[in-house]
Parts: sequence; C-alpha cells; structure tokens
Amino acid sequence: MRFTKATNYALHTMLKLFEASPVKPIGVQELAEMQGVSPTYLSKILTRLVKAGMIESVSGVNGGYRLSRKKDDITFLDIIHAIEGTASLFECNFVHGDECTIQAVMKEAEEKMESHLKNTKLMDMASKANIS
Amino acid sequence: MRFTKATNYALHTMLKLFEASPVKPIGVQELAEMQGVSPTYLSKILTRLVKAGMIESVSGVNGGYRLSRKKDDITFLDIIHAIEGTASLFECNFVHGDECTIQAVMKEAEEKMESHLKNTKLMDMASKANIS
DNA sequence: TCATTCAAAGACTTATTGTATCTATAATAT
DNA sequence: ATATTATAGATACAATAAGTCTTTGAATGA
Ligand code: SF4
Ligand code: SF4
Repeated sequence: MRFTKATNYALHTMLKLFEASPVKPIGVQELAEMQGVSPTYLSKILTRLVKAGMIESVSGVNGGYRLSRKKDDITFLDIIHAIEGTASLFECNFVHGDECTIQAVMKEAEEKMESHLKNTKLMDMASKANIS
Repeated sequence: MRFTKATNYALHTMLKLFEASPVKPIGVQELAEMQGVSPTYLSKILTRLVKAGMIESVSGVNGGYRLSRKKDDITFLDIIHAIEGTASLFECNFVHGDECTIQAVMKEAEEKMESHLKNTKLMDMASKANIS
C-alpha cells in the first residue's frame, strides 16, 4: 500500500511543466534526466497524462510536452487518478448490503484523503517549489 | 495502491472477535472458514495482531484467538498499521529540504485519512455490523 | 504420562503488479 | 529527405502479495 514511483514522476513532471513555458514544449529526455529515470519509461507515464487531457505532446523536432490550456484547474487528485486509476483503495469480495460499516469507514477515510488532494491545485504551489 | 487482502481479513476478524466472548477464544479454522481463506494463512496474519498487542492467542485444546484487555481503545488505524506497516504512502528518492511542497501535500493528505481511521474505534461500530 | 488439539514459525511456491528496456512506427520541423 | 521526437507493443526483470506445507511447541484432557 504505497503510491507508485510512476505517480512520483508524474507529479514532479507536472510541476516542472507548470513552471515552464506554456507554448514551447520540453523534451522527455530533459524531463527524464532531471529525475534519473529512462526517457522511454517516463514517456509511457506521460502518455497517460496526455490521455487524461492535462498535458499535450508534440512530436518531431523541438517536440516534447507542455501543459494543456486548463492548467489552472489541475489538481493533485487528477494526476494521481490518471496514474493509479480511480478504483477504491479498499475492496471486499462480497457486498453485504448498505449497512456494512467496514466499507463505510474505509471509504470515508479514502474520501478524506482525496478531498485534500482535490482541493490542492498545481497552481497553488508552483511558486513555492523548486525542483533542482 | 490498494489495501491488501490481509488488511481485509484482519478487519473482519477483529470485528468478529469483538462481538464474541471476551474470555472464550475462537479457533482460527472457524475464523478462516467464515472468510473463505486458509487457516494457516489467516494465522500468519493474526500473529501480527498478537504482536501488536491487540489480540491474544491460546494454544492447545479449545484454543484460538480473543481480544486483549484494552479492547475499547482499538482503532481502525491500529489494525491497518499492524498489517500494512507504518511507512509513509508517498516516498521520494531525495529530500530537497523542508520547503518541498509535494511532500507536504501528500503527507497531509495521508494524515487526513489516518485521522479518520484513528478516530473510528472498533467499539463504535461493532453493534451495527453483521458479518454472515 | 501420553496422545490430541491447537497456534507459531519458517521455508517454500505461485500469482500479480511495478518498473524498466528495446524496438519499431508515426509525426513534425528544417 | 532527413533528423528528431513521441507512441505503442513486446519483452524482461524485480518486488510484493498471496498462499501452501511442514515442523515445532504449548496447552489440555484422558
Ligand atoms: S462485511 Fe462489509 S466489508 Fe466485509 S465482505 Fe461484507 S460488505 Fe464487504
Ligand atoms: S522535490 Fe520534494 S518530493 Fe521531489 S524529490 Fe525533492 S523532496 Fe522529494
């Protein structure tokens, strides 16, 4: 029960892209080198963010990745869901009706966490962060 | 990023033990059959709860497991930590100082979830639940 | 005392997921 | 056209989850 490294890479990349130019894309090799991960692997991760509509990719010379238009609305939860999926953290084999309190407690706990991640936007923190 | 099945088993067992007699232990085979899991595997899981001090084991004839004395203080978080460990959900390779906002956001989100799990005690819900 | 019943522990297997690489393909600027 | 860059798929490797098997040791009752 941990967040995957892919989520880590995605968060760092998003923060970097937020700080960068909104028009000129950054190549994946630069993004990968910055984080000590292989370009092809990071590319595969970023493709999920592309499909989620939060970044855009540009092929060819001087290509790379840049944020999409609606950059101000991107939340931590958006990024995490794009990478980890949206499945519930606690799954049980059977469903014993609505009165099941175990599920209720676990689900509510998860919602507490997600609520915080949803209320924190990339914009809120980009100014403070400095990734080397 | 999901809770393991072991956590599922532990929660259900704890709830069952809470409803049961505080003095007469329940054998692991009964607990296991109830959840459709092998007795030896469940035993391995429950041993972690024993070491965490929340249940007691009784060997020999008519042995099994029962809650420990301080049954009223056991929280969901206690059970989950005993099974999943207490490591942080989000780990990063490097530590770029206290001003890192990524870590701050992720850690606070985790604390929101843990806070809810810590405030929910087994006692609070035992009366409502009915596991078949 | 002795056999029976039970949990504890460790070695071991298997399945699933995470992490990553490699190669080929498609898109784009010059 | 050619160099550059992302995309996709196959593949490989590692780590963890999930579970089995067997042995050991503790408690009970006959
Ligand atoms: S008691 Fe609740 S958590 Fe457990 S199996 Fe039934 S529905 Fe799922
Ligand atoms: S920027 Fe923050 S989260 Fe990222 S590696 Fe540095 S300390 Fe860790």
